[in-house]
Amino acid sequence: MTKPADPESNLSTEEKIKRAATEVFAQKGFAATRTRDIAEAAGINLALLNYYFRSKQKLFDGIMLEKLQELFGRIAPIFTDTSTSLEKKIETFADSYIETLIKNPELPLFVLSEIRTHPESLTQIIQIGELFTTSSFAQQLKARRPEANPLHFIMCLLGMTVFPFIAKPLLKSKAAMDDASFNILMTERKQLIPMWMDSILQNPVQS
Amino acid sequence: MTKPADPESNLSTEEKIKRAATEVFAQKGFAATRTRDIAEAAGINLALLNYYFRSKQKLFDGIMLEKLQELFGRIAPIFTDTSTSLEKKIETFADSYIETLIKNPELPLFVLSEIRTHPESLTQIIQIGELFTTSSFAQQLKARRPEANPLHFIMCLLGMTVFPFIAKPLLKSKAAMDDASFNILMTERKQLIPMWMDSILQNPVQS
DNA sequence: GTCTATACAAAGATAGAC
DNA sequence: GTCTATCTTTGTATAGAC
Repeated sequence: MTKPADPESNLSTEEKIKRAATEVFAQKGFAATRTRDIAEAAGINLALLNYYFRSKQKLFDGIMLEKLQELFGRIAPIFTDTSTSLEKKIETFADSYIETLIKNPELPLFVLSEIRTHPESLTQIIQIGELFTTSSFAQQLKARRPEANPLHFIMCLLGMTVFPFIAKPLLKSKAAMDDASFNILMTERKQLIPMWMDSILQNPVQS
Repeated sequence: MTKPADPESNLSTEEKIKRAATEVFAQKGFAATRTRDIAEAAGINLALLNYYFRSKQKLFDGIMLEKLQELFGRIAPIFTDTSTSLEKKIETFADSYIETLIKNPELPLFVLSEIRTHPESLTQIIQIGELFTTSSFAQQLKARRPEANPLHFIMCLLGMTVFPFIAKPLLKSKAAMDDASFNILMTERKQLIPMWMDSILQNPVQS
């Protein structure tokens, strides 16, 4: 009685706005979303949105920060862990990251799109650069294949893992792919990508 | 005298508007660009923009179609060519596509971003689905590795090739990467990607 | 074809009552 | 805290002179 069943109604107004905004922003991008739409989706008045968050920009910034953390927060601990092998890192990454992306398939394209048009969104966020250049993962790659820039292999791993999710709108509309079969394919990749990375990282036969 | 040296001044007004629009749209996306900005960038009056193109939307549609053709028109002939081997296709693709992307690095993220928020942009364009499922390339992949969905390998190839360009804003801002060294890396990948794809496509040792 | 001036609509933000 | 009503700005599009 005091706690109604409807989970939405329990949320604070601030939280309701934030959730509605997250959804609308993800769907239309920052520029195309109207604060009025957010207010409507949240079931509240437009004025209230400006009461809680000072402006559309401030509301967006908060959400963007959360998304960035969802997207990169998961990579960092895996890549910097000095106690795991190269192979183990790749395996853990593929498994856990694909799992995350299946649950949030629109995340990468949303974040990258907004970074493109507002590079300052990145100012907030952490040391991503380190992951690419000085992390334990980068060092192990350099040790394994000293002749090549470790970035090459990182781009392979990320590309093979993330790209399908970025291209998903294309697949859905042009290859008649539905969510279920897409997810099956992605799940298969949890095993496939580590195998493929192994092949790639194999030192070529001495010639 | 009759042909001034400045290449810009030679262009028709229509063409000047189109070029300016291409640039501004690519930078800010459809929703965030103002027709006034385009007019200013083109060095003409706002009214003139509406004289040549009936609306912002129509102007955008024309540009988007061009971009889609730039992006996919190059893949189609390579993937559908029945006279070339699997290896040759991969080699040709990597070489020619990376070349294109170095000249238009913002192309993939721009197109994919706009597709995300306006899936109807794709309605115009050709049979991309075929490339993924029934093209000569897909058939050759299926013949080589019958146990796996050919899409897996296509996603690998596209991911390894295109993803770095999509992630470029990130690399520039977070890995302190400038255009010159980025392009060097990409050029290296023209040779590396075919090698890697060969490794991936190698049938695993019988176990 | 090109301009100036302006109409018209939409969107972000605020004032003030309750 | 929440609403209604309104201000201000910005953006698309058009009218009409040259």
